[in-house]
Amino acid sequence: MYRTHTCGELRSTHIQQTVTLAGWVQTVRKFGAITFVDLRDRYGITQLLMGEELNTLLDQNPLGREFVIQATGTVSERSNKNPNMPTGDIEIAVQSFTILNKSAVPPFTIQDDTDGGDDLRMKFRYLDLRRNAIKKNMELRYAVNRAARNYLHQKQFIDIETPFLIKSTPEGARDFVVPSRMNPGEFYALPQSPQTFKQLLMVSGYDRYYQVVKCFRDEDLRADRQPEFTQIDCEMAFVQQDDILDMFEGMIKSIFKEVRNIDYTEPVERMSWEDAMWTYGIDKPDIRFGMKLANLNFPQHTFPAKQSPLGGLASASPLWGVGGPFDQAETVLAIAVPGCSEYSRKQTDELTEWVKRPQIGMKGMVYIKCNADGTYKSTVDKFYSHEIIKSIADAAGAQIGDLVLILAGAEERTRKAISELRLEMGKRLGLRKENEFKLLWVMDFPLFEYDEEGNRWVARHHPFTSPKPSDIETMINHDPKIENAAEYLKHPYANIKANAYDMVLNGNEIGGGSIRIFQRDLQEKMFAALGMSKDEQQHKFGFLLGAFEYGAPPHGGIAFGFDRLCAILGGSESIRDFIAFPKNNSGRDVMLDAPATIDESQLKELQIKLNLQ
RNA sequence: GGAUCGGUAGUUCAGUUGGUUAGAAUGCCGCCCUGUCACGGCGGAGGUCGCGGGUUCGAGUCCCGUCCGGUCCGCCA
Repeated sequence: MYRTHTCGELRSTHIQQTVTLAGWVQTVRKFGAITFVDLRDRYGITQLLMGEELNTLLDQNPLGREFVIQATGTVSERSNKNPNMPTGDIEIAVQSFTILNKSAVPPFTIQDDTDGGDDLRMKFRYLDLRRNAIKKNMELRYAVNRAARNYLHQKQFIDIETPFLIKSTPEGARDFVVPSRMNPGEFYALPQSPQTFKQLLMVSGYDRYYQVVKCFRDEDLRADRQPEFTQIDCEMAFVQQDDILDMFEGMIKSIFKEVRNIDYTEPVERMSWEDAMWTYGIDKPDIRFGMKLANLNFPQHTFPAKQSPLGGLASASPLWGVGGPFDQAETVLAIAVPGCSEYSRKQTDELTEWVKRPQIGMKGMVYIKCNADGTYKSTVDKFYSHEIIKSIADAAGAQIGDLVLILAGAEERTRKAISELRLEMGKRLGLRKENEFKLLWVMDFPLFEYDEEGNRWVARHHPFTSPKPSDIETMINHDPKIENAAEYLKHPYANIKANAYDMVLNGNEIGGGSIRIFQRDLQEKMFAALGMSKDEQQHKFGFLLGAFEYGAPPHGGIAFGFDRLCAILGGSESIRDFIAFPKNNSGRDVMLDAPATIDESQLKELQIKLNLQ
């Protein structure tokens, strides 16, 4: 036996016991004739006291950082206690120690505040994982996993594994492909999600399924996007949308409780996609703070009824025709930033530069200061009367002391920009509190999106999502063909809403799902709307269409982005520190140096010839 | 596919208008120190300034290319 206790458990109640500890040398502090060694393992740090009698042994076996040692001694009360560490009341008066393994000097310090940069930490990830900060993330990840499983198990869900080697269906994200040696010239694809399998399981009668499962998408990475990532994938039969929303806000609340001890008792707000777009300019709003958008395309103050929030505004605005920055602007949007009317010229200039960055891409920014004396000071004073300036401020809901920020330009870009600006101002004003968690369901997404390149409809969620019952008629009765690409919004399909829902946490999409199509004829209609011929449908999804003929129950489900959920609960922007061995920005594992070339013999076996450009 | 920021000691970074021998902190090595816990003190070693080319009397610094890394746009049903 290498150890009797861990480095995190000994307290003053253990004093006088003889113990053996094993772990890594965190630091060595030589102090004259005595030497202090901090010994670390997964559970904590315990101080070892090496007295004078061990000096010969120490001279013969000098200790360095990250050496693995075993030490036996007596638990003793410290003369100088350290209240900053859990084991700070005691130390081990060492009688003997053994070096189990030496260590090279690590390239960065194994501390909470490491001196190592990201690149180096990834290359030596096995050392990085020793750090408390990363270890805590791994533990949090396991806690989230456990909480989800406990909840789902309690609700009669069963975990069924689905295959990783499946068939490529180039709809949506790019597939990772795997060559088949036994079937030369043929390839498996790795699943982007177990979508069709879980639907087949519903057909098979496993009416509550879940899986904490790896998914693979061959697309470019981001701080919160990895090519392989984990989902909590769930599906239920005999349910309607409300059943699913109730079930899974229950799950998230249960995770909050287990992982962060948060009692999230209030019901989760449910907002239509249109409302989200109108009010916040984005389909995943952070509702921890207000600062709602005002549309300044007079005289409506809002978009015309029935028009899609992304559709722009056709009619001319009274803000036009004065030579000002709003002339010919498709959209003019404003937010009222509370309490910022005293911003200096330097501060407003800095904000203007902020929106002009290429990532935001605006040409400029207009502001109105709502001064304490009731007057207004704006960048467009020379273009508009006091009354118009006031009505703009009023439309934005500005109070005295607020700063109204206005962006104008093309519909989609402006909307995205003001939404980013809103988040930025919320962040600067401390309104996005780290320890506040606010959930939101966004529902009633459009079923279709228009793909300009292909001049066709694509499924916004995925092709198995059912339309709202009231829209099924529209879908069946209209030809999906788009005659005039510029006016695709006028096509009836543009208004068809889906039985789909996203769960949003503090401005992050953490989960999304839908009620699925479960009748063969509607599924065929859907495939046809996406431009798939009968043959293609049969070739790609014949198995699913076939299954729908044998008693498919109504069903629906949801999938949560597990890595992202962990990152948010851990208070981090990046998911990489919540994945033990993540890929870098270019999809590389810098520790393994993967991907890599393979041997000529392997290629030959697969009958694959490279044709590198 | 595109934009942008970065690459200087083991590590994290500084390096002025292009000008003598490229610095700091930390880590590492040696010596001293019996209560440290970010120990302290003294001393020392450590650099192809990512790589290639160009401009110049002279390049860490300017220009071009390239590689690597970060962030973002496109993309991510």
